[in-house]
Amino acid sequence: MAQSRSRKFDEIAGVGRALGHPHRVLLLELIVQGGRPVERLAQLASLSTANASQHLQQLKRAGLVESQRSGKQVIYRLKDETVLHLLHAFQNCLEQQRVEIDVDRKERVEIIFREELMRRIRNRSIILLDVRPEDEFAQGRLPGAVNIPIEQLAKRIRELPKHKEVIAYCRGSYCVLSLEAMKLLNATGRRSRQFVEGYSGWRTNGLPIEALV
Amino acid sequence: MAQSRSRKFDEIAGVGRALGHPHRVLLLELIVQGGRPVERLAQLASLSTANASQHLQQLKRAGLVESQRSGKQVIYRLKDETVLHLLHAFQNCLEQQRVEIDVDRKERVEIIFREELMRRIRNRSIILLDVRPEDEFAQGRLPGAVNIPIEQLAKRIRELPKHKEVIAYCRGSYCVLSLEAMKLLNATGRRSRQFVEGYSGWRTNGLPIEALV
DNA sequence: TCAACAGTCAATAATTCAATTGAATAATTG
DNA sequence: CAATTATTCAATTGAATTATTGACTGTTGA
Repeated sequence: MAQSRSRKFDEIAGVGRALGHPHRVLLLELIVQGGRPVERLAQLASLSTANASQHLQQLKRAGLVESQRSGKQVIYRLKDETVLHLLHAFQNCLEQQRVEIDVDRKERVEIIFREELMRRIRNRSIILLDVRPEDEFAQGRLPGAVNIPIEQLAKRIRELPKHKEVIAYCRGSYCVLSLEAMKLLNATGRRSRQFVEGYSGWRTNGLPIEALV
Repeated sequence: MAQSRSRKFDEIAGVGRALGHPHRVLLLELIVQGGRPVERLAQLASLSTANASQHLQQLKRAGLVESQRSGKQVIYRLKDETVLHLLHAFQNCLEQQRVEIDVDRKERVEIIFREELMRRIRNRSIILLDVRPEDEFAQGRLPGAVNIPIEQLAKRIRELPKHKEVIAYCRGSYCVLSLEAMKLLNATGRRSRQFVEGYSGWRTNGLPIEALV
């Protein structure tokens, strides 16, 4: 019994350790956006392929991701939904820690909550703007979202109607792309709010997504 | 911006790393049962005081616990409720991983779900049995629970009425004390079920507890 | 079949971490 | 104020992790 207890602690510690290196957290967050081959993940994380491969294998050993060969590539994807919840729990923990510091950020931009957003997606009474890179958008997105990656937004902002409210989102609450977008939108006189939880928060809540085209 | 993203990953990794050693996970689980001074925690975890102190400081640095001097002792307690959620997320993750292996355990004992348990606590139509050690019971327990630590249960089982259903619980889903209890209860012909989530699951859901006497 | 490509493996050197020891600090007691 | 108790700090040792390198395995397509 004592043995079985301590095995539990070892197992939890094993998962903790897997999340105990920033590169692995980053890789995991990238995988949340959609399964991808090692080389692409390495690129996105600015790691050598070998290094990324090894980190990915650690995530796999911890049971957080799984891999599957497809042609000459190996695709890594999330093992299951509980991993999303785990990541979310980490983020909540950290957010709690900086309630005061966050006042800046939280109070300066207007935000929209999930319930209202769901209603207004159905109504089509808003423009839903996804500012993540194209490939992440292609992997999956909120229903009806339009994609203008943040680097292109300044140039392409005229594509967005001036008198409809814009809701911007990006990867999730840890991601600041949509905050950048808010600045641009507000600067052009558009009414805009941020959906803080982003793509990963949407998925975490089991809500429907669109993928491919 | 890239900088701010990577700080997020560092922070998450910092928390992950704090949970990356079995002793720290154990200490944290002990603290969930109630705040305690260093020496007691060290004892319970079978660590030297100095070693426990250092692990506790790491948990503190990661923002998972806080400490407060009280006389000549220093009491460590959980920082906030989000830490409970985090621990819970870890456990869910691991449970998911061994759905097949768990079939044994899950299907052999009868369980009761939170909603029914809440109703029947109000009704007083069950005996709610807490089999954790006395000190943990004293720190906090489900409303109306009676405490018979597992080591004493065989001797004291006659204290429990024979014709009322007994619900046994212990620390949480990772803890097997209540499974031991079920065996004893069933062996004496008592009808019994297990409340799997236990004390920590109850707290995680923000439900009311009793403390002290 | 052979070259190329995508990923993994094995060996290494640098860094970081864990547990132990004994000394230092802080609050309490006589 | 000295002695005691509870905790922390600092220094050491041995063990574990990390990133890098280059060799190695499969898979595809010429």
